[in-house]
Amino acid sequence: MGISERKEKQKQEIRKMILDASLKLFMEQGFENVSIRKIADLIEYSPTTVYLYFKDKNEILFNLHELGFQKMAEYNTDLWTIKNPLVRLTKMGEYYLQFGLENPAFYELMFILKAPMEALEALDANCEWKSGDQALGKLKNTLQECMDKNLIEKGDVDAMAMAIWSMVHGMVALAIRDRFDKLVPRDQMVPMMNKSLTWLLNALDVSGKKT
Amino acid sequence: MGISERKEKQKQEIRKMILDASLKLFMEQGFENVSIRKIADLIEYSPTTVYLYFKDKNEILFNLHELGFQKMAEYNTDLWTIKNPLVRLTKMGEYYLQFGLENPAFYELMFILKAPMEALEALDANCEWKSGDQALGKLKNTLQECMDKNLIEKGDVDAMAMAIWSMVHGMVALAIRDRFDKLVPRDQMVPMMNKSLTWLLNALDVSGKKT
DNA sequence: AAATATACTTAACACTGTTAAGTTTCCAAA
DNA sequence: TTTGGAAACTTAACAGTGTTAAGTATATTT
Repeated sequence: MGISERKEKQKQEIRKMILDASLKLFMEQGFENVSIRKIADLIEYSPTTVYLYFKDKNEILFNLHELGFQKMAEYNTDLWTIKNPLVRLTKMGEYYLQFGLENPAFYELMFILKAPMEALEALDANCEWKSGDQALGKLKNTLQECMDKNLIEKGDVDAMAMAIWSMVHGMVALAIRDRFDKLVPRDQMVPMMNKSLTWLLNALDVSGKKT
Repeated sequence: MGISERKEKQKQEIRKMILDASLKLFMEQGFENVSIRKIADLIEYSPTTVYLYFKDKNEILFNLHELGFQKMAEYNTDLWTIKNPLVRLTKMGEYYLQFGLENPAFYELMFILKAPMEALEALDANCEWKSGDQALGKLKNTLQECMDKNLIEKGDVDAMAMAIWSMVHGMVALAIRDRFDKLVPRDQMVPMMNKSLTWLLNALDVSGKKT
């Protein structure tokens, strides 16, 4: 069965070509300029061929969204060398903001656009959002560690994780959708965002307070 | 000059017709299904006529976005009867979440989509985002009041406002873009969000703590 | 009544995602 | 080796999008 094996390999190669082309367009011209026809042009196939390898455009965007999570992980490589969980929490937030602002196109795909989630629903019946779930898990673990070491007040980890994630997401989302432009000058935005983050985490920190 | 006055009035009437039709489509079928042709069909004019009253689609969306802020204000009518600024702050957050979840289409227009901000940039050279600025101003005032009455620790009001707005925005945005679906059951989402909000505001509250 | 300004429409351009139907290519069995 | 059929790929089209140039009525002014 060496022959059907090679065929399968070739199929995967074209699949990769499509994704590579999509990624190229995506990086160069942003998400809104990735069209099936442009992808097809780039790999020199007809537009309909793309549909032999992907159900629809959403499925392609879902794959790019996964690449985004990989890229995000690169920002966090040195995170787990930090022993103090509260310091780590701060860095997690800072890296999140940095990733979002430096890769707005990826960020949109990962956390703003509906398309990848629609693909997920169509793809998977049980509908696990593995990437997002995993990332949130790390936040929860760090929070739990903070609580265990009495660095922050004890409470519902899920609610806390939701609050913190929402805050950093909110900042990135409002920033890249131009809602801060009219309120904060561009060059003061990142420092401001970090200040907000520090303020929140300071309010949580009970290690230096006499309760 | 009674004649040109009447003409002006008629012009404004058709402008209103377009906006009414847009709003109707928008409410019934969501933002993504508002197209120039559908608007034109509804008011029984040709699509190009719409362009005699609005520069482009973004300008129409910008007007709907303004209507969104009006609707949001309706949620906050009883807000200023609350004397305790910290309690008011909590209610502000709760109303914000409620508005966002009950009016996702408006919310997208106001805080997620790029289109209205692009219209703003094209419309106005100085580019003030009046609606957003005003809403944020109320948050800042309440925060300042909290600080003045020693209910929360003193600090940079701008950074604090940014943090809180970002958090509630983050929650609404992640919720309506289906990022919470896989992590929190739909029926537990609102309570969870309120819990997160309360947790944050509790962490801020220093009135009951011995510093 | 003729000239002009206003209001509106037709037709088109250049796109979009997607699909039905047709063609070419390639591999396996007769 | 020829034939049958599956697999890979393309052409053409559908139905839609925002937007604009050019043309046509309508109404006002000269």
